[in-house]
Amino acid sequence: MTPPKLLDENGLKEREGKILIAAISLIREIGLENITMDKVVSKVPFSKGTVYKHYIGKEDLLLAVSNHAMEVLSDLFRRAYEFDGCSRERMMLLNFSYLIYAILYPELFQAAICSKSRSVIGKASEKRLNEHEQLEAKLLISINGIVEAALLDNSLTLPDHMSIQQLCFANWSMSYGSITLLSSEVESCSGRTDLIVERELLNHSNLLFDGMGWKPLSSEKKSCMELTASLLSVFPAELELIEQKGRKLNFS
Amino acid sequence: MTPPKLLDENGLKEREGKILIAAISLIREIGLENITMDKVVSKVPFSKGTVYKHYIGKEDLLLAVSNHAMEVLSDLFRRAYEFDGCSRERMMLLNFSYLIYAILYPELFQAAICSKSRSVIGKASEKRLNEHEQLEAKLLISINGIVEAALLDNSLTLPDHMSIQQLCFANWSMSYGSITLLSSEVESCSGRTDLIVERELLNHSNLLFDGMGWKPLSSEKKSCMELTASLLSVFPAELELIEQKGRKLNFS
DNA sequence: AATCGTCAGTGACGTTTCGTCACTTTGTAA
DNA sequence: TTACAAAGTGACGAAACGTCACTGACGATT
Repeated sequence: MTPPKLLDENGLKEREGKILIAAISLIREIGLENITMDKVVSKVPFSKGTVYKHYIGKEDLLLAVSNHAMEVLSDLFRRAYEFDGCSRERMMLLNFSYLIYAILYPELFQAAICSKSRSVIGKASEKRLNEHEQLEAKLLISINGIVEAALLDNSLTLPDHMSIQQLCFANWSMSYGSITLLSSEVESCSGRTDLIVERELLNHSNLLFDGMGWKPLSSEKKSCMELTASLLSVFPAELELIEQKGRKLNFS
Repeated sequence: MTPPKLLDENGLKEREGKILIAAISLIREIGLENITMDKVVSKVPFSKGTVYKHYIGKEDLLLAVSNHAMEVLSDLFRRAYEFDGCSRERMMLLNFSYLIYAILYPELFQAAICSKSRSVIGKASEKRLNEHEQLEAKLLISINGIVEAALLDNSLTLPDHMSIQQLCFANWSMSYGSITLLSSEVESCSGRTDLIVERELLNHSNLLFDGMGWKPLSSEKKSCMELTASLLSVFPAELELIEQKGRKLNFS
């Protein structure tokens, strides 16, 4: 009574990945708003039924893209975390790695944003949702690590009635807000032309860090040149790619 | 050669409003993710063709909902702006009015969030997009007003290399990030159970204001009780409604 | 080697939603 | 009363979704 196993785990994973990659490049080509399952299916050497074996629907696939985005991001975060510098500088670097990701992979960033909505979360598979939670935790590891280091060397003291988690979240939501609002502005042609996302992210980070009393305070040290240098040392390839896109980070 | 005018401007506006209201209550009933134009049409005493006369598509209607949301919000902002207190307190109040709106009108808040995506912006009508820009400006009036008052009475000095607009935006994006991330968490059951949106919004605001050097610094003055009081005085009806929803603002 | 059973893969099909347009109704002017 | 233009209607075709009855490939059994 041995059930014949015709499918190996690896092959399945690989195919799932292929579909994912196809979906991502399709988003890049025609935009997230124009994605349909039929188009994804026709981009891939499998049939509709097979695609639906892996992803229970359009939203499930979208969440998978978002999860992939978080994997990419968590790698950037890790590299910021591992940077050899003072803790405040490392956190700044981490925030900028978030920006780098948003600029370099707009299709992933967009998918990640959209995936936060009920319309997607509500229709995704359990499996995908679990993955999502795991990845969220993975992202927090780097952020947490930097804050803990800061507490250890006394460059930072926990503000009254705030936990480490709350502090991490403050930083996260600040970055999220700045980058999300400004990256959507970049595309549209609103009146806010004089807000440059990298400059504002720098400002907001500094304001927040100063508010936390995270030393060295920005009054004690100009961090702009330093940031440029550390970015170059940790993300040389990424900055190169950004320049190839005709974009240059510019804090003036 | 006088073209017979059968439709008066007012009647049109009124009908457009009726469709909008129907759409909003439909979102509240069945959720944004389940909205279809057919359902909206059947909720309304007009035909499909007529609905499409007013809104060129689903996304256009959604942006209209978002615009309506901004009108509601701008009224709350105005009331915070008009509060008789110190500037920092007023800005805090404004941030909390944003939260009140998110809690009280989740369907509007959700629509507003979704409307930021390309999928919606890209398919909306020119008219609606213009409206949107106008309303954005209207929101900024209150924020700007508070900051300018703070600069005038010297409770705030512009940080190096930051304009009024940048300062306003810092506050806006911080609030946006905190509320958006946490309100989406409220629905889902992620691990972050010990983040309470009102408490974090208070924390983040205080950190940011302190970072700006906006007096009185939170070290000089505990603002929690005061905030409760001013909220009650400016938004009594809204707080009442929130309690009726079984929710109570709680900063501990 | 022949037969059987199981399961992955397929794509045609029924369903839902969208947005349009040919036609009807309504109201004003001649 | 007639003529005519604007406003309103809803049936319809297109597009997208997701399913399911079928196919065929492969291992097990005889």
